[in-house]
Amino acid sequence: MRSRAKEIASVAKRIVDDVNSLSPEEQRRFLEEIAPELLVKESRPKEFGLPELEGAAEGVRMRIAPNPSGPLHLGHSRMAILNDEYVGRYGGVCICRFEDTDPARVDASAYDSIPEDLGWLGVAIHETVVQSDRFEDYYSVARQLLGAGHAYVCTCKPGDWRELKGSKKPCPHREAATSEQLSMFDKMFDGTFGQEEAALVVKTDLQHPNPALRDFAALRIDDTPHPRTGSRYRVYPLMNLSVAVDDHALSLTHVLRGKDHLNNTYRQEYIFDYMGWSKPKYVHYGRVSIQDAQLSTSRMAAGIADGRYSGWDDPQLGTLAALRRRGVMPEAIRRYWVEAGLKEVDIEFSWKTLYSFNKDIIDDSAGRYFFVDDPVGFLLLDFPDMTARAPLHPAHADRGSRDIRVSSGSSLYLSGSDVSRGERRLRLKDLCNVVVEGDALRYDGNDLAVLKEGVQIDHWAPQDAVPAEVLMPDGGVRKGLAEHGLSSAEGTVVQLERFGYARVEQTSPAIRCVFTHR
RNA sequence: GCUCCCGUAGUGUAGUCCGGUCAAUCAUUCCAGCCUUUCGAGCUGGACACCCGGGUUCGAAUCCCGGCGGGAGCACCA
Repeated sequence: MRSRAKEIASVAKRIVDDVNSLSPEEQRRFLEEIAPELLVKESRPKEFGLPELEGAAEGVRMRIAPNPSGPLHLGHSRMAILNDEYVGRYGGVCICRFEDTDPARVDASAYDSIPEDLGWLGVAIHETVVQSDRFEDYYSVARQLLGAGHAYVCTCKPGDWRELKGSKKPCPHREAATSEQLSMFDKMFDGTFGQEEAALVVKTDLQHPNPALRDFAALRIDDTPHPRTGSRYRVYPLMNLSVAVDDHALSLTHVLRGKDHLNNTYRQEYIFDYMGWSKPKYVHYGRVSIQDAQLSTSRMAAGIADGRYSGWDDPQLGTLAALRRRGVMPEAIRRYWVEAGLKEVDIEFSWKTLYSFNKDIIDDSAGRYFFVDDPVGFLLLDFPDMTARAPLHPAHADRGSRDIRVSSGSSLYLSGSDVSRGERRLRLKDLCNVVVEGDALRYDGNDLAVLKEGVQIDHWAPQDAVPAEVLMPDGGVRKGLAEHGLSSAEGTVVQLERFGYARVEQTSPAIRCVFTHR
């Protein structure tokens, strides 16, 4: 219909003109006769969260299809979460399918790290399939396509073949007889051809106006040893063959994928049609651009190799391992992607929004501690012996307090950035008021009314504070002093007051935290 | 060059299919006020959007046409 829009428009205009020549009353009367249901306006219930999936009422079978070339990162988490959300909503099965059909792009450790990452995300995997176990299935379908005249073995140079395609011309092998095709196909396996000397190509329509949809390669020869199958196989499927075969074999009902795969979907549909298979429903969502994050597997690997990054969980990286290490909760990531939905528009990722969601989750359980960055020591003058009773959490008095003893003649530390403000009077949080006298602090009572006069509150660290460092997402390290109590918070996410949230990763021999966000 | 997809506040989203209840939702962000102990916390309030131009209509975010803008694909990667 779309291609005949102009015709339709003129027909429609004629009809509309007819209808518009009637008065509103006549129109209504006429409509009551032919289609009274249209007079009743449907009320549309307001939808929350993800939109419904068409045809999902009976349950769904969906898949997450990672390429095992490295650990999962923030970008990958979107499809994992969305699939999991739908499987959870409608009931059904979520399959993890490793798409390892390019031997050069397989990192064996990813077969373990990806399920770990998915587990941490809270994504339930019911079945696992590895494509490199399934070569014979791909060969079998390829042979059927060949036998039915829907494919050919092409021995052109790839560039030549591409050029012919571009000008809508068949290559010399396209129309060869089926028997010849099948014997050429056998030769792909027996060593007759080297890499790029022969490929199986699926026929579509060489006259297709969309150049991306004219004949596509489906099987190729590659002598790179595969981490799982070694050199047992040298004929590898390209994604459009293996994905189509497996989506059918796994009886998927719905496929969620990025819209960069839109043309691949169309290509795969040719295979479904040729084989007489019924297709899953496809949903294409837009691209996400994630600023300020290193997500390129190859660049991350290079950075790890040259020491710029400490590993896949370096806080500078956008991997799930790094986010986990920093104290970002999987629930925050889930909420983010659910709110982003799966529209076809391209979107820009917002760290601020993710951090805000994460804060909602961690704030209630995060114990409060003093951490003084870039510490500057001050002598205490005229201090009575006193004990700061700083609440572990201001909203939960029942969790108790950090009791820190301070006495005259001892010293304490303020953060360099606070000192540089040059205030004369300060309130030490949860302790008392002071007057700054050079490199000393003189006790100035404990009346909270000074806050009304605009006196600032600073956090501090006592004389017996312990060294601590915080690894920052920009690769920096903030060194400072923390109150003793932080040593007992290992493994938890805390709020370093006025500094930000951080995960306490290690407390011995020294305290090391990884910064979460402000 | 060819093909396809998509344009609602800074960001994400609801509404678009089926025109009116939309001077447009919610979240985040930003700003202000409140709060006698942190906060970037909480509460209250505020700011900011229908890409542009025509058309149809009593009425257009919504339908039509034309622009403009953004993205993707045209791999023997996925």
